[in-house]
Amino acid sequence: MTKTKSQKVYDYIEGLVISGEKKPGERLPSEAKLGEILNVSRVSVRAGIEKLSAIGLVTKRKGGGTYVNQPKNENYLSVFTPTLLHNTDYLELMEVRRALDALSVQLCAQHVIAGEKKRLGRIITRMEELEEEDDFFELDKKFHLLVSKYSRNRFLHNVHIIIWDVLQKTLRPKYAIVTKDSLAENIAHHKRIYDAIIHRDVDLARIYTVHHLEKVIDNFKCVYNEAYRAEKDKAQKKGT
Amino acid sequence: MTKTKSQKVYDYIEGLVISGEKKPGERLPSEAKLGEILNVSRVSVRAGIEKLSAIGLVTKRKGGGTYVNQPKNENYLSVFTPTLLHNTDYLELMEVRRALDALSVQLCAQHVIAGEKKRLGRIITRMEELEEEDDFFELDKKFHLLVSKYSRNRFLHNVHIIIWDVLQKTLRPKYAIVTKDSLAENIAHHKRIYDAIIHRDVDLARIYTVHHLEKVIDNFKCVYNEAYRAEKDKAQKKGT
DNA sequence: AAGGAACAATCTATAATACAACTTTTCGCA
DNA sequence: TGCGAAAAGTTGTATTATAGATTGTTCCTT
Repeated sequence: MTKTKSQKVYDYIEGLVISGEKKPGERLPSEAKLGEILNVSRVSVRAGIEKLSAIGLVTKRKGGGTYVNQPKNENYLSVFTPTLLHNTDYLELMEVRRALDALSVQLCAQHVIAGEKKRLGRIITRMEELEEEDDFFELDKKFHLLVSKYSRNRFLHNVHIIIWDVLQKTLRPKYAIVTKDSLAENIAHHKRIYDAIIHRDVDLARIYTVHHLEKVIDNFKCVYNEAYRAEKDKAQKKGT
Repeated sequence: MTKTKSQKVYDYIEGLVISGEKKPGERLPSEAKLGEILNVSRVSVRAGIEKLSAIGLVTKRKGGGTYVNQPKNENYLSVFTPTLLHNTDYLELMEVRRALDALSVQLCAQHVIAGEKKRLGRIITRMEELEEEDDFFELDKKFHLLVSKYSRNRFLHNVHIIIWDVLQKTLRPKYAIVTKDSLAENIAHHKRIYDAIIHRDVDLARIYTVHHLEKVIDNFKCVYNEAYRAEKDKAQKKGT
């Protein structure tokens, strides 16, 4: 038997959710009943449910039952522990970002409505009136996540949330250094991306975004050149 | 007591890893010993470890013990799959795929080496000699995941793994219907993408890939047109 | 002495049972 | 009808037992 019984339980419940048979907020059968259904002991049922609970698909209430979770990002972002983020390569991440931001800004420019334009505008204003170390990272993050949200593509937005979460936990300490000399230029980039979105100029928005990210990547390469090479060599050697 | 015993176990082990007391690759104390240390039963120990295993911090080996995982992306990114399952629309997913496959095929064409070309070639051959329902989905998946792997961008590859996991779990049953009439064309697409990769023609590989995915999307829209519209309307209304 | 095969110890996987703690439902009483 | 207490249902934990897998050791063969 290649599949453990707890995995059988895991797959079964996951299947219930995927198929829509059990929707967010609904209660699952009790552990005893699941055991009968799948012909396994309660121990195995609990093991499977424990996993699903760990990744945030279900919530257990002592004495109350087990419920399918609402699909909220907070539910699963919590599983990120700092220890798990060592191995992420910044340049690989940014390469993916370049592709995905290009897409999201296009979709955003197509679908954005008046209220959303305003909200983006407020962020740009705050960027331009930035005081001292007024947490440019937060504004940067907020701007790009809003753009991806306004793309109306939920999957795209979720991936962006993951990316920024990883960025926040890996890059944050170094962020000030990376953006130090190019902050003004960086803000100007956001400004013209914003303008292109406002005017629904899809192509221009994409071009400016790709250019923006390439500048950020270049800048990072300059600052972290030696450190990066050393890291990359090590990873390369390890991978073979 | 607000904290369950299994949570106590969870926190204890997480603490061991974060503090560096237990490093990646090392074995944890056995379940029985952990029970003694924390003064809880083995059931509670197992529940806690089960969770840690679900989020990819540790790996259990039956008969062998429990080990701290290497901190790799693929270990924890899979956590997102269930959540992405919830509110993911096929067309949204494919929109993202179009962007990411374009990137991965470019990188693949740049970096691919002889042995990898061969492996891709074997898949193409199997596609062309396809017998009956010889699981085209598996070949399709394998081809694209290899391309993303050969892109040498681990993060990109990980996101692709998630995407295909979601596709497998949501689209698989309908896959035969979607590809029925266009199977030959679909295979031809893969063939010419493969040829472009072989000749390291980065631009052509990208163009063919984007074209391929747009065809797939179009085809899906035709087949599932009515069903899709209904779903979309419902989601729209729900979202407001 | 080196290599390998059998054996013992260790450990996780699963099961069955029991009880505690908590929640939800039901039902009787005012 | 409304309220509260009992009852039923459900998860959390503990105990005990067995099966199955891995690891480590011993001892035999060459």
